[in-house]
Amino acid sequence: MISLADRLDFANEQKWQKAWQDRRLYDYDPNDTTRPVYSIDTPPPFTSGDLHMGHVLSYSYFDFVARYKRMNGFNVYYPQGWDCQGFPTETKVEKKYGRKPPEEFRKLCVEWTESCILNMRAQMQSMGFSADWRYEYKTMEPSYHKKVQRSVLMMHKSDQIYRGEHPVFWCPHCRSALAKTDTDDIERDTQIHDIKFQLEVDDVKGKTALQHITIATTRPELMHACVAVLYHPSDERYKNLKVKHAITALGVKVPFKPDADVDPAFGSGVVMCCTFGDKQDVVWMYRHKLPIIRAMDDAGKLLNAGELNGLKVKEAREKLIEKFKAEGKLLSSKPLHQVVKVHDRCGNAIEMALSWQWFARITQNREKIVAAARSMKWHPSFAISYLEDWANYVEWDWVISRQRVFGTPLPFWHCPKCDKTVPAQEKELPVDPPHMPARACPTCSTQLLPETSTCDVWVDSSISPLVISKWGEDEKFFKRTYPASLRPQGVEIVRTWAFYTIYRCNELTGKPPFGELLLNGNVLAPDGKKMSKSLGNIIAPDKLQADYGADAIRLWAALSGAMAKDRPFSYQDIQYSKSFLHKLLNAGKLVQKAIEGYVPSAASDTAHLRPIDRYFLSRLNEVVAESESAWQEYEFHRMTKATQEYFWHEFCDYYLEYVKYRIYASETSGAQALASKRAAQFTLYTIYSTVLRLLAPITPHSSEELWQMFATNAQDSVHLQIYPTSYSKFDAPETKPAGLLLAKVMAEIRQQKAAAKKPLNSPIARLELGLTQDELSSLPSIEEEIKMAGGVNELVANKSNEFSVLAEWGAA
RNA sequence: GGACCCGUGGUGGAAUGGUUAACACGUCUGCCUUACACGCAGAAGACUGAGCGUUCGAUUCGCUCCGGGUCCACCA
Repeated sequence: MISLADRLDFANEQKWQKAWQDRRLYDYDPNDTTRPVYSIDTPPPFTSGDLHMGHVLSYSYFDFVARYKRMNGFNVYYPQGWDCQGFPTETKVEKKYGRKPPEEFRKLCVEWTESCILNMRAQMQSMGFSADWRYEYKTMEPSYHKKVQRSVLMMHKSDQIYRGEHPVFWCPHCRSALAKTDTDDIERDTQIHDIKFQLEVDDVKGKTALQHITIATTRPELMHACVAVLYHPSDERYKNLKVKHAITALGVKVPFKPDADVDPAFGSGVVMCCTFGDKQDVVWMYRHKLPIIRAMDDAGKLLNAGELNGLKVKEAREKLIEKFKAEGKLLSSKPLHQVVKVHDRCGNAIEMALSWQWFARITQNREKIVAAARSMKWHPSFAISYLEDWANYVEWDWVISRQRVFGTPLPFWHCPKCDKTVPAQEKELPVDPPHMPARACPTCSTQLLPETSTCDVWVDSSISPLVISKWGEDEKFFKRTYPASLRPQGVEIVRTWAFYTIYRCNELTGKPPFGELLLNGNVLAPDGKKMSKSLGNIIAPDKLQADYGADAIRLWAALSGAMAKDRPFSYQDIQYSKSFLHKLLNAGKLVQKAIEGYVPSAASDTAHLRPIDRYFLSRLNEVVAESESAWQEYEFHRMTKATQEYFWHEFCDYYLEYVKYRIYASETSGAQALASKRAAQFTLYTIYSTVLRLLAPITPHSSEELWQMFATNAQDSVHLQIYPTSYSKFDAPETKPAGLLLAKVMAEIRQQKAAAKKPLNSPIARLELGLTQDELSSLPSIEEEIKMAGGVNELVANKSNEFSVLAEWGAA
């Protein structure tokens, strides 16, 4: 007999993880054409160095699915990748090593990232996640760059990607473009100035008249870049006026237009639109197709501002205010509390600056993207609304270029003379234009300028379904694994990862990238707030694992309620999970002892099943059916809950007590008792082994450890078994009244023993039951259980309208 | 400000257009019953955020309000 572990602890989990790896249980077989393929486009986590609870939750979810599908006969393809590039890594590396030349810096970034991966991979493995590591990918690898660059070239060829001049967040201090994530919002006090403009209006006589108008601004120094004056379309003051144009305080004629984004209640209700004060100005610029005036240079010094050229913002503002005051154009100045964006690293205010960037055409593809998204199944269904809202809202195209070092180089050259863009050849990929020999323009032979920008990290990650399916590399592999069967991911990146992936993969292959999406929410701290370093409420998975084990954490994840909802981490829930596993182990010990030497033989054993056996098998069948429907909708908590309730509070609390007397029967007990024993053994065996299989995807280590009592050889594994399906032969609805009555009587017996402060095994001399006619007819089939499990010597039943149980203890 | 999600016993959280609204943790009372005291048996504890409406009937459907959360936007 194989002895079970004394405890289901960390050491056992590691033992099994190693065993599964050695036995290659997670291997996808690309040559197997008999089993259907199930491919999972797993999220590549950003290589920060540590997994957090959000990772643990979401990775548990799709590991459940992967294991479940394997047990259902699928050829599961479950690769795991890493999202390596981006600003946070650059920041960390720069902090550690200081500024370095680009090539050396890149090397340090790679080194740092590799060390992060080493740790995170070990964490994933220790959670029992069943990825096939032979297909691991890293977005910083040349092979990955090659695919990204190929996708970019193809989209450039189909005119989905273009180069254009566009305002971006710019730090004049660091002279660098920034992503929104590189910015912080700070509050500060400033002045808002009312300044006199003029309107040229057609009056009633058809003549042109001048009319004063007041605009309010906090940025008068940008007035030289003012390209329009805007008012709200319902503004009574202007909606019926025939305005030719507005004239700024600098005497420049600009259009006067209605726009719903103008707040009629703020300031003077009229706003000057400059290129550029803030993001709203950019929105207006595109919406009204306004010309662009470059307001300042890279260092934040004014341009195109006449006598103010070369001045810094602050100096220019002071000078201009003086000038307007002198000219009588400054009507008033009031204090204003405002929020401004600053660069998170240097703390300086950010400007919008015009620069040449690369873009992808998402605005003209809204409908197409939404249609592709709708062709997939979303769990839960409301999550698709995040994507639809975003698609409808997006104002301008996706800026895919970043001025960074640690990223995928954009594979382009540019001719300074004829303005031609020259893409790299597909056969030379991957390329790094700035570090390659000079090349000449095919049209004018001028030496081309290499593109120095890198790709936005979402450009990398938005082709993950193509990368894992060996797109453009292995057609056979691709056909089997693309589209991915499942895309699991966090709800917070629907607008980025899901959106960009659907857009790009659909453009590149003509096929939507996934069959189904499974959305998960975030894990909050026990206090209900977001986990954050500053609040000091972070729960580290490592620590949790040392205290509770991977299976308890996985069980907690499975029970963590509905999809795509945030939920606080709860120690009481994980404590329950741990207790359950303990129960599973102890019941396993009893079952193992009970079935010692038993060889299953359904035919002969089922013939001697007692009604109570059939009742519990029937209940098992109901649980299996519940599990089947729950898996269809990825409702892990429903499936797990049903199994746990049945196992603990029906099977353990009742059935095990009912059958103890039968399994204690020995050779001398007679043929009938032995037949009954074998029927009990059959039932114990069936129920317990089924529960282990039901739970195997959720608690792989514990299930495997306990499965060993049924193992026929050293290679046997619960994960190689077929997942339980309902078995109509076990249905026995006719046993239900007896099963319920027995539980009711036993509960009453226990209650009376408790009330009398007697141990549960204390004997009852005489038990008198008051039962209805229906109950009386069920009684004979369970009389034996009442007597044996209740310790009842003499059992008497009378007909009664009211259920009653009277226990007489007899002489002590 | 916009979109979406949520508001159920002390805590965390299921479920349902209709008899006493799961379950877990915690609390209280017993019980060391040869699998388990990380256990067993009991018990207490909820007018299901507030108000309207639909309905024979709502905690479940609709509206309004209050409160919480997430994402997005944010003010010239």
